[in-house]
Amino acid sequence: MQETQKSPPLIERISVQKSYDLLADQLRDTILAGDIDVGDRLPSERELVEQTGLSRGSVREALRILEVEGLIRSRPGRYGGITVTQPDNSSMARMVGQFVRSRRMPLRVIQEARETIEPALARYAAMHRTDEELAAIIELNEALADPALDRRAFAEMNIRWHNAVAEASRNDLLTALLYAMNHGVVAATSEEVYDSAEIRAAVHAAHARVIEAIAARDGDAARRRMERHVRATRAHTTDLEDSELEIGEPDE
Amino acid sequence: MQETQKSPPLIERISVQKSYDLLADQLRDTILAGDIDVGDRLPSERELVEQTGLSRGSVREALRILEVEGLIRSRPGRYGGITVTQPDNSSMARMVGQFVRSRRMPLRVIQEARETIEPALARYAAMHRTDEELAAIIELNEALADPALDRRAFAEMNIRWHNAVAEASRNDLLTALLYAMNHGVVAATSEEVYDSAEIRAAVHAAHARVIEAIAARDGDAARRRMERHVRATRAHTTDLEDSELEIGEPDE
DNA sequence: GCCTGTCAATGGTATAACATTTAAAATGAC
DNA sequence: GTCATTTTAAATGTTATACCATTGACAGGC
Repeated sequence: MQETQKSPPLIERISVQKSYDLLADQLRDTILAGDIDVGDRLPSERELVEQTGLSRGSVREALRILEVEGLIRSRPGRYGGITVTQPDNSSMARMVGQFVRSRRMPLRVIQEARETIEPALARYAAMHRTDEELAAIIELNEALADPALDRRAFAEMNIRWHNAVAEASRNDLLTALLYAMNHGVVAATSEEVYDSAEIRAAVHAAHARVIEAIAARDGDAARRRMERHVRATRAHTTDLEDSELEIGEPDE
Repeated sequence: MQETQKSPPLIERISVQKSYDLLADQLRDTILAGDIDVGDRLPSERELVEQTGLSRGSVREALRILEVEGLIRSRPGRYGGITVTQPDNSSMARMVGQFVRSRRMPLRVIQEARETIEPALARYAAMHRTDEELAAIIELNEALADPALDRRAFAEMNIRWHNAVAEASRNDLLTALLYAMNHGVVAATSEEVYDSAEIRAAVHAAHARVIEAIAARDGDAARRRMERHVRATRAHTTDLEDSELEIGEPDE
């Protein structure tokens, strides 16, 4: 049992880089370095074949990787080709959604994440908002109070209000994460069994209190009030579950 | 200017699904539905060719998609093949990192996200921790106080402490997001120009205060103290920058 | 002016062959 | 018998070639 020291670290682990990985890395670096602007075209597949000496199959596999990562988009046809894009919120949402699904995370986890992120967004919105953004937030909350809205329209308007607050936070990362919580993960809330005049009034009033704090640039108050609001919402959604959670495709 | 009503919505937009996308969707659904356990093997490429009627190239492109998504892994060789995997923290970190890089987000955004997530993790750790987890957290903080540690070792031990707190939170999603902030995004903090006995003592003491709250299962106190701690750290790192931020590969 | 078809470049797909990698299994030295 | 070595089979990795499908500009007919 002596001298059983697993592996003498004489030479390092050699990892054989696959050719399509190498090309993907190279292209990714080029794009992320900013050498190519968003919207610009990359060389065509056949040109890349020439330039790299690889086969078209390998080139295409590399391109597929970058496409999943949200960095490029391929379109057929003359004047089509490969264009550079920016990963958007929905690509982030897809990733988070799969992460959650594949690990069978309980709904509690997503709810906690939402309760973490949303108040922070309100706080930063209070700190960074412009007058225009404040006006937009107020207007959306007023639209929310329209009793003519059906349940679906009310839910959508509600989401738009929350998104507007997120926008005003000037933090695109947290905004994207919130988006991921809402879209990539649960469709449950949109079903929202509860819908009554009382609840709508309560939501509108809660929003109004948050708005007040945002208007006053009082970050701490905005956070506190948003936190209370989001937690209140949970009371409705977490009655049933504790179960695994169902996923809805982003309706997009 | 009459009759310019853009498009009579007579028939819907037709989108041609590419074959590799279809196959990727199908396989993804199968995996996420749990029909195949993690570690199990998928049919080999050639078997998939047979079963689907597609070419091997298309099958491989589909597999490449799932590989980027972290759902499978391909290995060559007999008894190799395609095995089902779970997306891990680092795959999430990669995605977040690219999101941040490609949008040229300022360092402020990441710092804000960290300051949002970390206190929440402390709070949930206080609520959900077991005694074993608490003991581990305490032990790591004591190890941190060893003056024999060089700068690098200290930094690593520090990260391990924060990770231990995250683990105890029982929220794998927020934990993964914190991991993404630390690894996928900035290598800057690891450089940490500041390192003195005073700072180390301050860090140790701040950790101790958080631990106290976690031990007492006082979620609000844990959050508050962790928030103060993380903000204090920022004071050091945000002196220089305001610039775009540099990215470091996760050192694995 | 507005249809309508032609055209050329591009991505999408199929096929066939060869190269490389991997670990089990067979072989051989002692 | 046991250990080291070689063989081998099955899987992914890679290349080459050909053809199909899609798209948007452009020119010509009415």
